[in-house]
Amino acid sequence: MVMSDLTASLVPLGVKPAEATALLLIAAHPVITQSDIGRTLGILRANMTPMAAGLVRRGLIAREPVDGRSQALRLTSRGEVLARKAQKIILDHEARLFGTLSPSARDRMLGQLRELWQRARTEDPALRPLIE
Amino acid sequence: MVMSDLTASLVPLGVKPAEATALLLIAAHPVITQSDIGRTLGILRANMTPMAAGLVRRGLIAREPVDGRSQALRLTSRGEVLARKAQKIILDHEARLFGTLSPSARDRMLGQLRELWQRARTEDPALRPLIE
DNA sequence: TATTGTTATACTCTATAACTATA
DNA sequence: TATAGTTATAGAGTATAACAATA
Repeated sequence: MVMSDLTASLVPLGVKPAEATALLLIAAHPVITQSDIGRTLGILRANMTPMAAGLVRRGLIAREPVDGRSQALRLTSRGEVLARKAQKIILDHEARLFGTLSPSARDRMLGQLRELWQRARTEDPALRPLIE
Repeated sequence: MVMSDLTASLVPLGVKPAEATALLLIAAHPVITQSDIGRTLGILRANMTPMAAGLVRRGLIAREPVDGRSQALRLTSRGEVLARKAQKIILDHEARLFGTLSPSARDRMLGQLRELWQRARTEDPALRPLIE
């Protein structure tokens, strides 16, 4: 979707947009599980398993037990460095996407997209990764 | 994407969004090939083959030879009826999507989306089905 | 040489069902 | 009973490569 260009921008970091977003979520929350991330991003639990395993395998995150069945995902130092780079790339991508709009027009549009998002999150969860 | 709700709305007609859009393109152009449609919608030639075959199989379109290697796709009468219904559903969907915006806000937003689209069509062709 | 349409194939994303272990 | 995490599997959608026929 609006992602294919972002996908290319993230290739040098070796992560996909969904993975980058997951890393930002982990960075923003001291305690967050992979099920939490799945719910936030509209990714099924079953599909979070290989994603989280891949991030662990690449040394970007580690697991910390919360209770017997839940594990918090935490950034490693490598993951933290990468998350910062990813955030910059994502912000640049958004700037490029809205670059031709005047600042006030961009703010109006973002406000309208936010309204759209309010409906989308209930009516069409798949829209969320597009806007959030 | 913004499509999953539209997908559901089109179920009664037995077509998917990409198929409905293809039917509208065929309706709008007296002579159009499946490669043309693929280029317009960002669908590869190789993937247009089964789509066109499915529309033929369901009696919605027919092929007319243009030259030795090209065939124009034309709506059958059934296809024409269905295309009209699909267009209404798509317009309703857009109206619902932008329903909470004032008419002037909606016009501004559509204008801005159009700008976005100008960049998207070259930078990110996958955006086109979202906007067009 | 370039293009149309086709086949075969593969990869990614998404989806469902079923299982365990824990709460 | 409900939830976390897992596995296996299936279905779209999308992608590449290769081919024959035609321009």
